[in-house]
Amino acid sequence: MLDSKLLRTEPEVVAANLARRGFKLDVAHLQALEEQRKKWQIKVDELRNERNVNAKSVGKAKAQGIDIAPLLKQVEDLGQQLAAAEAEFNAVQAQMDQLAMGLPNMLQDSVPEGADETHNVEVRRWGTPREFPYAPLDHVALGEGLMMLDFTNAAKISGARFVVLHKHLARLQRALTQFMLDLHTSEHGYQELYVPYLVNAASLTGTGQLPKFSEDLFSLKGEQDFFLIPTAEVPVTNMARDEIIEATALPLRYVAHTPCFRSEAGSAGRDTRGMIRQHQFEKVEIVQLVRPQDSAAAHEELTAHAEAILQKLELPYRVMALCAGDIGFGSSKTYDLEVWLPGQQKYREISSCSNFETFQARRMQARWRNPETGKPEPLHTLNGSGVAVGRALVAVLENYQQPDGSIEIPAVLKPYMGGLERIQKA
RNA sequence: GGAGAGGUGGCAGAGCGGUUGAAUGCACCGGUCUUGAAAACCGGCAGACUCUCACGAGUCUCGUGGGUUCAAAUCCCACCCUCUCCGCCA
Repeated sequence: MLDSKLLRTEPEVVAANLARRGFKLDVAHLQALEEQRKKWQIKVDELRNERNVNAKSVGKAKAQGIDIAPLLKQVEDLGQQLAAAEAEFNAVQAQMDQLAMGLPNMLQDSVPEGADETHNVEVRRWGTPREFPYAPLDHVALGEGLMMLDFTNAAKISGARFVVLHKHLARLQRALTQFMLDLHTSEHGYQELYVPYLVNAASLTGTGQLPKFSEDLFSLKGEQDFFLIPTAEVPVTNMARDEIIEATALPLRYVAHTPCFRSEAGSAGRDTRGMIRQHQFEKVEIVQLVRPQDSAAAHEELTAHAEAILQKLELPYRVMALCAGDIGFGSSKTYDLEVWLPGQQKYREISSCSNFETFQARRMQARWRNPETGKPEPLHTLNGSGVAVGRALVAVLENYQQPDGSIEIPAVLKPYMGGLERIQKA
């Protein structure tokens, strides 16, 4: 949610910024609505004031034993007037709210211009893709060759876009998860959390998935209003919802491993092969809650924390600054990490690191007490994948493949694999 | 699943339907005192919104949503959540 004051006082500035995303803000409509809202709010306030003043005088009169019948007669139709005015006000306010909740975040100046992903800018590159004297296999061929990557049973059990991992591959995924959590907690200063995987609508509204992107979510058909989390960002960031955090407690750094559930509505036909795009996948997420003045630096730092995972796994990657047209709804600036996949001969997204500034904080009333003003003010939230575990598994398979179809275990994972050196067909 | 208790400000905790947006304590901020600190004392201290250049004024919020009433933290209904006991269970 944007700062409502800014939206009201400088709608053109907001509109110009959002236009960079290709989002058209109808300033005239906004101002017309605002005018109506103000008009009715004043009317409602006046009527309520009249009612309150009257009720008080009734109380006084009664206390003094004066006949209150004439006073009551005076305000006979006040209730109706008030109800009518409130109905008008509520209708306009609802429209305003809907509009406000549908506005994406404003972009930082440093975000590159561009309409789509082809305009994303490469910021840096790490590692050198390995040279293969033969055509490297993709993770599907490798995993199925090992008899450890099983889409057949997954399809039977659930359907498309699910996977069953067997034996060493299942363990490799667990090893990756453990490694990531350990690195973030022991070297990057994050506090590990275990969180619910089912969340309520308020939490999803807080982080920005609702109301606009409900079709991307799985919701439960029970009596309770639950959704499956699309990312740990939702439960973790919402820890701060409706909280006022003391300045001395910031920054807060959280890391959590969760499965993530996405309906992938609208992505039919994309990445149908393999486990790049699944309905259910594992992810380690890092989240920071910081003072506004610290968020830009925290964003760089958080991105570096995600990069450290890939570096220690010795997986070549590049860092992309997403352009205005490709950046997510709630983000003010995003870096994507793209890992090299020899099977595709492409860099593919494995982490997305975003600074939401006050966008999520306003939606969820997550505040810090600014010592300079003494007032609660919205804090800044950031998050990044640190990193997507399923895709990391894919990257390890493809980058560490051997000519005989076996997979060498990355050095940092060996302790988590019980000393296993390589994965080969049993 | 059964029975009961309860949700009030940053925290704890009062609150006969009518000067209660809310006593009191703690925490916090400012001041007096002190070489400094502590203690003591004095003062301030919820949030959001609207009008106003400003001073200031008004509205809303006591879990959420409805209802009763001239008037609701207080009465009624529904829902959500927390706690205790019993049962069941990974």
